[in-house]
Amino acid sequence: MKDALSQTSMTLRDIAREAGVSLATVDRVLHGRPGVRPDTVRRVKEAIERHAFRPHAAAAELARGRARRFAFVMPAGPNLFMQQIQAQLGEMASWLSARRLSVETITTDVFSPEILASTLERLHGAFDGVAVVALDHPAVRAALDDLVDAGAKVVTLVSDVPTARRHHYVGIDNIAAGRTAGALVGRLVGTRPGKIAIVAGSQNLRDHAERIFGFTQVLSAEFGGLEILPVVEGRDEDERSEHLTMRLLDAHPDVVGLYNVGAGTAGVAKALTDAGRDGRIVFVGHDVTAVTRRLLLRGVMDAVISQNPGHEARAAVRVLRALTRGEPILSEQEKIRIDIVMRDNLP
Amino acid sequence: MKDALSQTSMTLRDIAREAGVSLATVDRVLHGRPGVRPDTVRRVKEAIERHAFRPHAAAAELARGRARRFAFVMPAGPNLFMQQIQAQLGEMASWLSARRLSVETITTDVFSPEILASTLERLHGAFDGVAVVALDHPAVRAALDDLVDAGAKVVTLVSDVPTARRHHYVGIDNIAAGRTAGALVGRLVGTRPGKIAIVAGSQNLRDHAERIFGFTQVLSAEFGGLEILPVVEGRDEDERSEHLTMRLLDAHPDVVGLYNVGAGTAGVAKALTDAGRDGRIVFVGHDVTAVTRRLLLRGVMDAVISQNPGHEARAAVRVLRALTRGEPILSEQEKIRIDIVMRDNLP
DNA sequence: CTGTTAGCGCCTTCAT
DNA sequence: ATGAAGGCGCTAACAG
Repeated sequence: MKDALSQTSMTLRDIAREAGVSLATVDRVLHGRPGVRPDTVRRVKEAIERHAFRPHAAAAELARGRARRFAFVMPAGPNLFMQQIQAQLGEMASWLSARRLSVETITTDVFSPEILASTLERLHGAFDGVAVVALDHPAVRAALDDLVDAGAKVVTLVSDVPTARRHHYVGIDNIAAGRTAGALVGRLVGTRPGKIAIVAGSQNLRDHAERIFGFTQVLSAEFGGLEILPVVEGRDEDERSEHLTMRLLDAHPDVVGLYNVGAGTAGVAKALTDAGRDGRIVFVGHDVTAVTRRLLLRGVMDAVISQNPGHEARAAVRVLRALTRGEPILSEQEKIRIDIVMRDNLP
Repeated sequence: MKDALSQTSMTLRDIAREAGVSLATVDRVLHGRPGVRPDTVRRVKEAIERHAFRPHAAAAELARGRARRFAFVMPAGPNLFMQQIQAQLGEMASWLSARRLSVETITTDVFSPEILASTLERLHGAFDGVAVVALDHPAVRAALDDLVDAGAKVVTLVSDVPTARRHHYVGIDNIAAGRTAGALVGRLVGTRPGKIAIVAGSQNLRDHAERIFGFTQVLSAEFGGLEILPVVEGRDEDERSEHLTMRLLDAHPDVVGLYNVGAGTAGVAKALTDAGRDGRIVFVGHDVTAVTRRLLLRGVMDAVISQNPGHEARAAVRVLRALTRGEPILSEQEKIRIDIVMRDNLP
C-alpha cells in the first residue's frame, strides 16, 4: 500500500502563470503584503492551494539573506548544566555560520535581578534575538518587555517569566518535573516509613519553587506516610549543600528519601556517603552531568530528572530563527520533555 | 562576560579573491573534487581556515536544487506506535515540500521476510532514500544490500539489521531499553517476593529479543529473589495477548511484575483488570499511545519505556537528507533516547 | 589545471 | 494595483 506525502516542484513562476499575474504579485499575496486587489488575491490563493504550493525555503532564505545576531544570557559560575548548554551552542558553530547566524554568550549573575536587568538593557538594538535564563522579578520582567519593545525576539530558557511579554519559553514544566521526582521518591522508598528531605538552590528561583511545589503535592497526596522536612537552601553550591545535608542527616536518622532540586549535587552526595547512608536513602536530583552520571552508576543516586541540554540549545536557536524570519514554530519539535534517567538509560 | 560564536559573512568570492583564484577553484577545493594543483589547494584551504568560512547552506541548496524522493516502509496493521510515526511524517508535509523533498509511506507485512524483501526489491531506482522498519532475516538483509548497491541511501528504523550495509539506524538501543524495564520492575516491586512474567510479540523480532535479553539480565543480576517465568508470545495482538496473560495469571497467583515487550498492551491490561490484579502487579510496557496513556493515568501501568515517534520520524528524514546531499550527520541530534514515562511526566 | 558564465527560485526596489 | 529586472551565493557545464 502506498501513500504519498507532499511532492511539489512548482515554483512561484508557475503559480504566477496559472493565476495570470506576475511574480511580484504572487509574492505579495504569499506574504500578505498590501497593494493587491481582493479579487486578484483570491485567484492567486486558489492557485496556491490547488497545488499545495510552498515557496522553496532555500531560495527564500538566499534572497532575503540578512545575517542575524542572537545573544544567549546565561548564569556565570560553575553550574554544569548551564555549561552543557553553552557547549552545545559551540557544537552548532558550523551549522550556524552556514546559515549566517551568530550567537554570542553573555554570562552574568542571574541571582541578582538588578545585574541581570541591566545586562539585558545593554542589549538593545544590538541583537535580533535574545535567549535568557531568567529570574522572575519585576525588574527583570520590565527589562524583558523593554527588549521586546525595542524589536528583539525574546525567548526565556530553562526558567521562565510567564508574565513578561517574551515570545516563547524553551524549557520544561517544572511543576510536572517536581511531581515526577515526588512519584519516583515515593515509589522507590516503597513501604519503609520515614522522612523526606529537600535541598534546593533558592526558593526565589521560579523553577526551584515550582519543582518543590510539585514534589510536595504528590508526596502528600499519594504517600501520606512520609513526613516532609522543611526545605534547606544550598544556593546551588556544593560546599554549602554538603554542609546543610550533613546537618540534616545528623538531626534526622530516619530520612529515607532526598530530593535535590537544583545544582550542588556533588555536595549532597558527599554528605550522604560520608554519613554512610548512600544507597540506603532514595536520592533523586536533576540533570545528567559528569557528576550525576557517576552517582547513578555507583548507585548513590537512584534517578535524575533531566532536560536535554542539546535539545534545549538547538530549540532556542531554532525558535529565535523562526521568530526573526516570521516563520511558524514547530511546537511539537521544540517542546522540551521531562526525562527520567536511571542507570540503564543513561544517554 | 562575552563570548562570540561564529559570525562569518564571507562568501566564496571573498575567499577566491584572497587566495588569488576563481570561484570554481574554491568550489573544487571545498568539495574535494580533483583537478587542482596541491599547492593551490593549500592556499585556498588556508584562506578558508583563516576565516572559518562555511558556504551559505541556502545558496548551495538552491544551486544544487534537485528534488529527492524518500520511501518509508512500515508495518501494515493496527500498531499504534507505527501509526504515530506515519502521522508525524504527515505533520512535516509543508516542511518537506519547502525543501523539495517527498516521502511516500509504503505499508507491508513486516512479519514475513519474503514479502518485506520483495517490497524492498520493487523500490530500486525509484527512490533516493529508503527508511525501513526491518526484520532481521537473511532475505531482508540481502534486499537491503541490493538497495544500497542500487545507489539508494538506506536507514533502518526502530528495528535494526546490523549486519546489512544500511547507512544508519534510527532507533533506540533495545538491550538498554530492556535493562531499563528490568530495573524499573525490580525497584518498583521492592521487597515483595514473587514471579515476573514477560509477554512479547515474537522472539524472532530482533528488537523484542534484545529487550528480553536486557530485561532478564538485570533482573537476574540484581533482583535475584524474583523468579522469571518463560516468555509468552502474543504476536502484538490484543486478543491473543489478553488470553495468554489470563492463563498466566491463573497459573501463577504469585506474579508481582509483568513486562510487555511489544504491542498488544490493551489486551494485557484487560486480563490484569479482569483478574482484579491491576495496580497490585507492577506493569511496565513500551511506547506512549492513547492506550498506555490511559493505563498510566489509571494506575494500571506503572511506567512505559518509550521512544519519541516525532523525533524518530524527523531524524529519519534528516538523516536521509544529509546522506543524499553528502552532508555530515549530527549524531548527537539524531540519537534516539530511551525515555521513561510515568504518570507525571506524560508528554 | 583553472576561469567564465548561466542559472537555481525568490525577494525587493523601481517603474508603470 | 501590477510588472520588470537585478541580485542573493553557490554549482556545474563549458571553455580555455
